[in-house]
Amino acid sequence: MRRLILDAALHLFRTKGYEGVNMRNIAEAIEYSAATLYLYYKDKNELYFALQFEAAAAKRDHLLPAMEVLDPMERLVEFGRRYIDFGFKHPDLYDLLFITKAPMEHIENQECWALGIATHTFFVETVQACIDQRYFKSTDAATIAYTLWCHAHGLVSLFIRERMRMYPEDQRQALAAKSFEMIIKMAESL
Amino acid sequence: MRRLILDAALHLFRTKGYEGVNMRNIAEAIEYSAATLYLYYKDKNELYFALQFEAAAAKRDHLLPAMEVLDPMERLVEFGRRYIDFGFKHPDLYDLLFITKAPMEHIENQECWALGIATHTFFVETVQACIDQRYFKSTDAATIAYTLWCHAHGLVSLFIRERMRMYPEDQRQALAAKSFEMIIKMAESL
DNA sequence: AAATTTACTGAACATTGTTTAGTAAACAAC
DNA sequence: GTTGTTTACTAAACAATGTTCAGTAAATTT
Repeated sequence: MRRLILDAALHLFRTKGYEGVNMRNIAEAIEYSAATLYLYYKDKNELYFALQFEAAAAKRDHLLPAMEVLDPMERLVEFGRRYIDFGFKHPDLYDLLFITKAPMEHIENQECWALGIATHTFFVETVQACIDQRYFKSTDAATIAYTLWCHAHGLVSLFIRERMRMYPEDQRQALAAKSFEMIIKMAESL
Repeated sequence: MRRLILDAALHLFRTKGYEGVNMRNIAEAIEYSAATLYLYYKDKNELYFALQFEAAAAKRDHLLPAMEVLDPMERLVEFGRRYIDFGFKHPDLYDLLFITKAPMEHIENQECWALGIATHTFFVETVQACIDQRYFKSTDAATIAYTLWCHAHGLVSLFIRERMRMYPEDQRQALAAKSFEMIIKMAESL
C-alpha cells in the first residue's frame, strides 16, 4: 500500500511539479480517499521523507556508473558530470533533495539521510584518493569536496530556480557546461 | 499606504520567515483588513515582487562598499565576500532573491529585475577588468563570473536550506570561509 | 454467533489566497 | 442643501488544502 501511494505521489510529483500535488490529488490517483493516506503516513512530512528517499535512490542509481571509474580523478569528474546531469534531467527530484524548504529537523533519523550521507562520503573519499595520488597539492579533502559541491549545486539550483534569465534560454546549458569545464581546470591547480 | 504594507510585510518576513507570513498576518500588523491589501497589490505575487525589490535594494546597499574598491581583483574578492556575507546575515532576503520558487515568469518587467541585472553587470565588468589587467589568462569573462557566482550561490544556499547537516553546526561557517579562500586561490590560476 | 480488529471513508474543521457586495465618508454639481 | 460620484475600506463568503473524527463494513478471532 505504501508502495502504491509512493509511486502515485512520485509520478504526480514528476509530472505536475511539487506545488501541483496535494493529498487529495494523490488519493484520487490511487482511487482512495485522502484520509486513507493518513493511515500509512502520519502527515505530509512523513510522505515527504519517503519521497526524498525515492529521490535519493534515483540519484544514487544515476551516479552509480561514475563510482565504478577506476582512476580517482576521472571518477571525480564523471561524478560531477553525472551529479549535474541528474539535476538537469530530474529538477523535481533534485529540488526535493537539495532545495525544498521542508522539515529538515530530525532528517538525521530518516532513511533518506543515510543514503545521502553514503553518497557524500563516497565523494569525499574520491577527493581523498585524488590527493593520495598527487592529483592535488592541497591535502584538505573536506574543503575541496565541499568547494566542488558548492559549485555544482549552485550551477544546478540557479538553473532550476530560474535565476539565469539574464542569459538567453538556449545558451544556459552551454554556459553551465563551460563552467563545469572551467571548475575542473581550476581544480587541477589545487 | 504601499510603504506601510511593504514595511509590515518585510518586517514579518524577516522575523517569522517566508512561510509564516500570509495576507491576513500583514493586514493585521497594520490594522487593516486583508481585503485592503488587494486594493494596493493585485495579488500575492505583486506583493512578492515588491518585496523582492526591497531585498534587491538591501543587497545592493550591502555590496556597495565593495564596488568602490579600486583594484579590480580586490574588488572581486570583496564583492564575493560581501555577497556571501549578505546571504548568511539575511537568509530570508537571500532566499527571496535567489531561491524561492515563485512567479519568475515576466519578472523581466519588474523593477526588482533591473536592480539585480545592474549588480550582475557590475560583477561581470569587474571580472572583465581583472582580465584586462592580466589577473586571469582566460578571457571568458562571462564564464568566469558565472563560475564564481555558482560557487557563492551554492555555498549560501546549501547553508540556508540546511543541507550541511553532515558538518557539525559550529563548523559550517568556518568551512564556508575556507571554501571561499580556496575558490579565490583556484581563480588565480585562471 | 459474538467480539474484536482491520481497512476505509464522508464529513467536517482550520488555514490561507481571493472575490464580492456593500458601507460610509468625502467631495462635486446643480 | 440635496443628489450623485468617487474614495477607502470591510465583513462575509468561496475555494483549495492539510488534517481529524466518527462511523461503517468486512475480515478475523474467540
